[in-house]
Amino acid sequence: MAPIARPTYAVIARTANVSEATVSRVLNGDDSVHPERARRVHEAVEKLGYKKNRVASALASGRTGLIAVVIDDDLSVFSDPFWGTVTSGVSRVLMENGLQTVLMVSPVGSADGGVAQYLKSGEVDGAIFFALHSDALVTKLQKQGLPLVITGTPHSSNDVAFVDTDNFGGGYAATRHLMNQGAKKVAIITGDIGTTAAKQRLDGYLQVYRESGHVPAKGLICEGDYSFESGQQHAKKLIAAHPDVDGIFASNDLMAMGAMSVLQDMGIDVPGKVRVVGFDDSLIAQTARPALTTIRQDVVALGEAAGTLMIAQLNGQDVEPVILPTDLVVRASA
Amino acid sequence: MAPIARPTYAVIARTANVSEATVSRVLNGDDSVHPERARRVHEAVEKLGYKKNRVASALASGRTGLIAVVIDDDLSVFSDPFWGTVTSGVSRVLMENGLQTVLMVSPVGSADGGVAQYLKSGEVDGAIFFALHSDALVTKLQKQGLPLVITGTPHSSNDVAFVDTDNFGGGYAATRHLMNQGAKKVAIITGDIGTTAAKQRLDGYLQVYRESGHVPAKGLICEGDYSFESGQQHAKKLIAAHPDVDGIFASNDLMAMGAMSVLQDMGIDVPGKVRVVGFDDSLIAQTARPALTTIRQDVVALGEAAGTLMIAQLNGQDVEPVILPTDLVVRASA
DNA sequence: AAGACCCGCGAAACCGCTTTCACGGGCTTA
DNA sequence: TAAGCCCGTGAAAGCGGTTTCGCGGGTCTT
Repeated sequence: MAPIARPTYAVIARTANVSEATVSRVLNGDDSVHPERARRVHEAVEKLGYKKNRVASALASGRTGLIAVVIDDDLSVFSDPFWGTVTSGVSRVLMENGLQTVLMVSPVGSADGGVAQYLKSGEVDGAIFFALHSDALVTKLQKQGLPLVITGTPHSSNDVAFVDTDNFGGGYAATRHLMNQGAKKVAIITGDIGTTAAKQRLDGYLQVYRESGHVPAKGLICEGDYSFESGQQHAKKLIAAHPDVDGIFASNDLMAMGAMSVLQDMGIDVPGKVRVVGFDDSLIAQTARPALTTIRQDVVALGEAAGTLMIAQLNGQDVEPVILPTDLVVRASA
Repeated sequence: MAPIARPTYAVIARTANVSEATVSRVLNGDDSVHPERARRVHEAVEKLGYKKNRVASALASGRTGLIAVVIDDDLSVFSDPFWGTVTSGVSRVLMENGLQTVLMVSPVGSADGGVAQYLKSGEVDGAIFFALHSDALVTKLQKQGLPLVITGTPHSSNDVAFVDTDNFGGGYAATRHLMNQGAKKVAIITGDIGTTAAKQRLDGYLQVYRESGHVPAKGLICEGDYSFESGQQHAKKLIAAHPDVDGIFASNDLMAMGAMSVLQDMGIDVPGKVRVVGFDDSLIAQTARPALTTIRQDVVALGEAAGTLMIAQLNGQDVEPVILPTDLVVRASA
């Protein structure tokens, strides 16, 4: 059981021949300590291999050094590699700043479930939300002054700090690419329209149409839900209703794969007859046949941005939302 | 900044008209308190909406209520959906037991890097290791008495608690299936042979051969590294060296996909000419064309088992390793 | 030269819970 | 009935930092 006995301030103070208060000052970067005394403290710390006890520090200061990463896991969202990757980015940045990541994979639900209680009770210094479906909790926590960062654009425009991919730009680029390749009649299979990301990607798609002076024909806009099956199902409907569709932009790779599988089963050549573009540049995009043209987002950077925004807030700085650029990755499918 | 003022033991004690010591006893399940007094305490707690301050509790008791999940992130391992999924399982079980998950995605490396320091300094009550490449740190921590669980079979047979999938059984089932389907000459593309999982899957493969009375021909055993490219590369070599190969068992889906892509490019029919089986039942297995026959492991269960093992250790129970069964998922590729 | 300030520093209170210790009373034992 | 126990309980001492407060001495006014 023995977490090896570690020196305390008492020992450091004695060794450096100063008071514990001074040790605390030095170790917390209070610059009002005489350099010579500070040096002595640092020496003692070095010599004794001292490491601050976070728990004691937390109790006294009220700062726990813990940041919660909350993943609203109504379905097993976390199995989506996306979130894992974002989290690793967050974690890295936080660790570099001496903070730890507390992971909470849980149906967040109401504004006062278990997770809510935990966050409200001051046991973390801040919280980063993923895949948020309701703003109620966020609003509540924000009122309490808990530093918050949201990954993904929130619905309501509280002035919560958030980070997101440029979904609009991505949707625009995907659609524009299809058109540039010669597609005339481009359909979109959106993601769950309850997510802002799906809406923004759709907006990008619409923008291209707007610029082209046309409007997408009835039925070209299909409301999917990010699932493989949804891609299949909408592709079938599309081909039935619009046999002359020659471009499909799916709001994620998985749906793009679903669509492609249907097209191929029907003997429709991709990209010869219909071009397909996905979104995410996930593993399946790379391994697909034909390899999927898609929109890449820098997921790790997203996490890092979230972490950075959190740090900034903890330092009392004002923060602006961060929108990260996307890249069009051209492969065989379009 | 204001984590709303919460009641303390002092208040509870006053309200219930008992001492703080008694409050502590009641709240920690010490049964030596008179039922009537205990009731009063519970009432007060209820009425005041009291929630224990974990930090203070941790300082006084030495138990932080935090379990570290350490992911050795030499490459961005965490972007593998596998780990995210395991983690969600762990997290769920821990939360149900009032513990929090501290995520550390970091190159673990030596036995005394930052992570090591953190773990050694008693700031967590236990640690769960993922994707472990060296046992040095584990051994060290174990000596210090830190409860440990390893996900995946460790190399050295310290008696550390671990959970793993039945890799041997999975490898066996995959190979056996190929044979049952009529394959005569079955190759294997192993994973990074530095991992025990890869070795065990290989052992399963070998076992089938052993039972069949044959030995795999020279060159049928290819040492891959779990990457798509590695699957491609080995498939090429295989076909060149053994044009009559009619079965390939790849140690993960990604390599299986790589292999399939090469076969298809060469005009070799899958499964007509060569049957292919993967491992993991990841998303790409489902979306592949032909859909990939593979070995499914219950990844969430793996995480839950790890969490459960940790809880057991914290309760001072002796624990045995847990090996979870696999399922053969038959799809189109074999 | 005396009063007003400022600065660096230590003593001590404090954060909120846990745990040891000792006390008083009811019971058993001789 | 006296001595010995056991039990439920509260007082108080931590746990290891942080932070307030005030002191002594040097510097700056007037």
